[in-house]
Amino acid sequence: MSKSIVEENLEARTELFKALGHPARLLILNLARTQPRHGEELAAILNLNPATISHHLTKLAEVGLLTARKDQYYHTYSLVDDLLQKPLAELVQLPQPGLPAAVAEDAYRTKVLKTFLPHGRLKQIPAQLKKRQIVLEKLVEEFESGRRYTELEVNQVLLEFHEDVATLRRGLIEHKLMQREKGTYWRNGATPAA
Amino acid sequence: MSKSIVEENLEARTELFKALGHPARLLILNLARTQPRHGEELAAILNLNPATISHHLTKLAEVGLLTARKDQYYHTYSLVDDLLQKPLAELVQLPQPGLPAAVAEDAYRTKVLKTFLPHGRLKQIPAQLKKRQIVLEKLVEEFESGRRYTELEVNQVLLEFHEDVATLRRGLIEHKLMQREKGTYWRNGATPAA
DNA sequence: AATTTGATTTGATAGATATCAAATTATAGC
DNA sequence: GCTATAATTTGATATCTATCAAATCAAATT
Repeated sequence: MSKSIVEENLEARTELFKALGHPARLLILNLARTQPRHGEELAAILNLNPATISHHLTKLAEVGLLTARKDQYYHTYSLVDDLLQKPLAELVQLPQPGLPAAVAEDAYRTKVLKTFLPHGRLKQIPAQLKKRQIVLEKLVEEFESGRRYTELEVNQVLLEFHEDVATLRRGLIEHKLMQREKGTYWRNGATPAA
Repeated sequence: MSKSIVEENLEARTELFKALGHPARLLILNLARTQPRHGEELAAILNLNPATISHHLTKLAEVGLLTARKDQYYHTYSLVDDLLQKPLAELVQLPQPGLPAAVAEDAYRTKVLKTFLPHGRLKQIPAQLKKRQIVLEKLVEEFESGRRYTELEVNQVLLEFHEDVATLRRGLIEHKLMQREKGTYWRNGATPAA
């Protein structure tokens, strides 16, 4: 019924690791490993105020590393092995749609395009590879797949974006976005008939 | 040369989990999983200031979850699989002498004994099981192993600690610290000759 | 050399967390 | 019922951490 933590979201995982990120709590887990423990005992061992111990125990129980059981006066806390068996990677790795890779890429792409193509016109040809790649990928979309273009036609399209059409044209070839043969050009991917 | 984190101390483990206990850093690790990333890119994706990203990347690198590599303008960070393969339990569990179990027990025992046996005399017989156990374990040390005692002898020893010798005597039997047969008593463990 | 770009460092500040004392609650023994 | 004991909750406070702006650094392009 209760969802396993590995199915849950970013926040739940963050809380799990935050719970583990305190020396007193790591010691508590180690003490609970040999036998169930109660608060007063832990307070004496770790030399901490019972209120503080209670605070730590609550956090550890919230994320499912401990369970509490009532016993006489005492609340006895024992280790829950569930999470502890899992490899760290499994706890770190977010579920597929938790962070859509495509969307993530987009954030950076968008920023680059906004910088260099703010209003449909190329302000400057990026000097850096990664950025030039992104801009050229955008420009190549202006060409139809599976169709041949003369150099003049290519220039006309590119002129819409920047005056230095020669550099752009060369860029499209170098970045393997278009191909050239005998003075005609076409988008990489579907090779058009001669 | 560099010690694996599982060989290291409490503080190192705390830092590891603290590094994991932040949503931005978990996202960074997930992004680095598919491909190495650089700061500017992450800043755009996570919508955070480059200085903040740098801060997070430093923490992740410090605990060995990421490595940095220079590449053109960029510092590219990639995932280190080492720690991620380990089960959580292995990272939580402290090395044997990290927390001597005996010493740990002692802290609580000492506190209880200090309360009930402050100056070698039993102020009160503890009502609670756990505490009565601890006190009686202390008292039974007054008896030699492998020797029989008459009830009178037992009473004489116990009288040093508290006037209600009958309750103490019964306690020692109930808590399985001593045994009785035909009016003679002996410490549990080594059964003396009849 | 001067400029650009990404990364880091340095303060400064807001926000989160740990800690304890005191008050409150829950349970067991008298 | 009252008392004693362990646990928890509630403030209050001190410490730690995340965040960003500004300054600095390092690498690469002009």
